Amino acid sequence: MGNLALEPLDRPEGMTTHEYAHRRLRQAIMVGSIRPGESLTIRGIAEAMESSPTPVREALRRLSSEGALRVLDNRRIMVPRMTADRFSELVSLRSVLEQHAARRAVPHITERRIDRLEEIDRAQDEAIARKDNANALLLNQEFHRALYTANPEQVILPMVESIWLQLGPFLGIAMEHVAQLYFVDRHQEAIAALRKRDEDAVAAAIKADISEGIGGFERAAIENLLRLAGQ
Amino acid sequence: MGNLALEPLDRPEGMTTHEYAHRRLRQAIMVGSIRPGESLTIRGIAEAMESSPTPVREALRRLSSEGALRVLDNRRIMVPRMTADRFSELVSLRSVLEQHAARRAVPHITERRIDRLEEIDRAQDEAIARKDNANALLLNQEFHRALYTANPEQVILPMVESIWLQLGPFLGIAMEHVAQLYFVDRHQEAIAALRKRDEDAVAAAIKADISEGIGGFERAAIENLLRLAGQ
DNA sequence: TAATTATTTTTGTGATCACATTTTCAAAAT
DNA sequence: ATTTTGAAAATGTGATCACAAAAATAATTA
Repeated sequence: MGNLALEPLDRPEGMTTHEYAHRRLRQAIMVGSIRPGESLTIRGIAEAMESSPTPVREALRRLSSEGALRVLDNRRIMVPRMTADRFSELVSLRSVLEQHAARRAVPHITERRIDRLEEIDRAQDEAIARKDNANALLLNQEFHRALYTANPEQVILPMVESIWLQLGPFLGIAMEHVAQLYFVDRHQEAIAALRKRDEDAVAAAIKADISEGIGGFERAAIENLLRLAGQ
Repeated sequence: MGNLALEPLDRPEGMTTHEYAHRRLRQAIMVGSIRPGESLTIRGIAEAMESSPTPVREALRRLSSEGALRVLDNRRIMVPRMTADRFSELVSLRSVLEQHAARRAVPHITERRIDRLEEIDRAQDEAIARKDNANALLLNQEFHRALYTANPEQVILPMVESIWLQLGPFLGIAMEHVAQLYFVDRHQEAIAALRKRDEDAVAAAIKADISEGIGGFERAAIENLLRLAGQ
C-alpha cells in the first residue's frame, strides 16, 4: 500500500490523533499523492503514523463521508477511480458551486481581503514559475478559499473542498504524466471584479477560471491519461 | 441528553454497528427529532443503542463531516444552532444545488421513473392529508432523491442530503410550534416538465418548489420561531 | 500445466480499559 | 447571598485484544 507519501505535516499541540490522521490523509489526497484505485488499510495507516486503529478509523470514516474515499462491499477502503463521466460531473458541479460561493462572498468582501488575494495570486505565480505543481495547486485552492470565506456563514466551503478532494487523485496522475499542469487562471479578472463589487463579473470570472482551468481537460484527453496511468 | 427519540429502525443482517448507528442518528436528525443545540455523548448513544463507544465514534465523526453535527473546542458534540443567516445560506444553496441536480438528471430520466415520482407524490399528499408531518417530510425528500438519482453519476446527492440534514433540526422545532407545516410543492409542475424533457422548466419547478416551500420562511418568522423554542 | 482445495495471513470490527480533561455538584469561605 | 474551593462524576481519547470474514499463499489434485 505504499509509503502513503505523507509528509509528516506539523501537528499543533493538543490536536487529537484522529484529527491529525484526518488532516494528513486529506492533504495527501488533495495534492494527488495517493492514486485512484489505491486501497488503504487501517492497520497500515496506523503503523505509518505510529498510532493505533481507533483514531485512524475515525479519520477514514470522515474522509469517506467527504467523498474522498469509498468503502467497498468487502468493507475495504479505497481512493475512488476516475472516469470521464465522473470528471465531467465533478467539474460542472464545481463550477455551479463556486460561482454561488463567490456571489455570496461579494457583499462581505473587504479591500484588505482583496489585497490578500493579490498576495496569494502572486505566490501562486511564483510556484508555477518554478514548476512546483503541488504548491501551485495548494495556492490556487487557497485563493478560492480566501475569497469564499469572506462570507462568515460557511456551509458551501466544505462542499467545495469535497469536490477538490475528489479531483485530487486524478490531478495527481495528470501532474505525473503531463510534464507541467497547464495553469491558466482568471484570478486577476476576479480581483478586478471584486474591487468593483460586481457580483456578476466575479461569478463570470470564477466560471471562466474553472472552465478554462481544470475544465480544459477534454474527454479524450482524460481517457488517454487514465489509460497511460494504467487505470 | 434525552431518549434520543430514535425509533429502532430495522437493521439488515450484516450491517455493521457503526453504519447502523450512523443511519439511526442521521434519520433522527433528518426528521427533526433532535433539537438544535442539543448535545450528544458517545457513551450515551452507545448505551441507548446497546453497543460500545468505538462504533458510535465513527458514526459521530461521519455526521460531523456531513454537517449534521458540530464538534466544539471542548470536543463535545452538538447539533448546530440555527440562525436566520444560516437558514438563508442553507436555503439559497439548496436552491442552486438542487436546480443543478435536476438539470443533470433530465437527460437520464425514463418514463418509468417519472411514474414512480407520481407515486411518491401521491403518497406524500396522503401523508399531508393525515397530518403526518414526519412522513410527509421524508416522502418529499424521497421525491427529490428519486429525481436526482436518475443521473447515474452521483456526486451531488450527498451534498443535497447534507443540506437536508442541516435543516432537519430546525424543521423539527417548526413542526412542533407551527400546528401544520405548510406543505406547498411544485411536484406536478416538475413532473409535467420532465415528461417533456424540458430542462429549464424542470429547474424552474425545483426552484419554485424550494422558494415557495421551505424558502417561504421569512426572516422575522424564523427569529420568532427560534425565540419561541427558547433558542 | 491448470484448476482446486487447504492453510496461513491479513484485515475490519466491536468491546474494554486506563488516562487526562472537563464538567458537575457539594462544601467552605468571603 | 455570592464566590471560591475541592471532591466526585462524566466524558473524550487512544491503545489493545479477541473474533470473524476475507484475501493471499501453499499444497494437492486432475
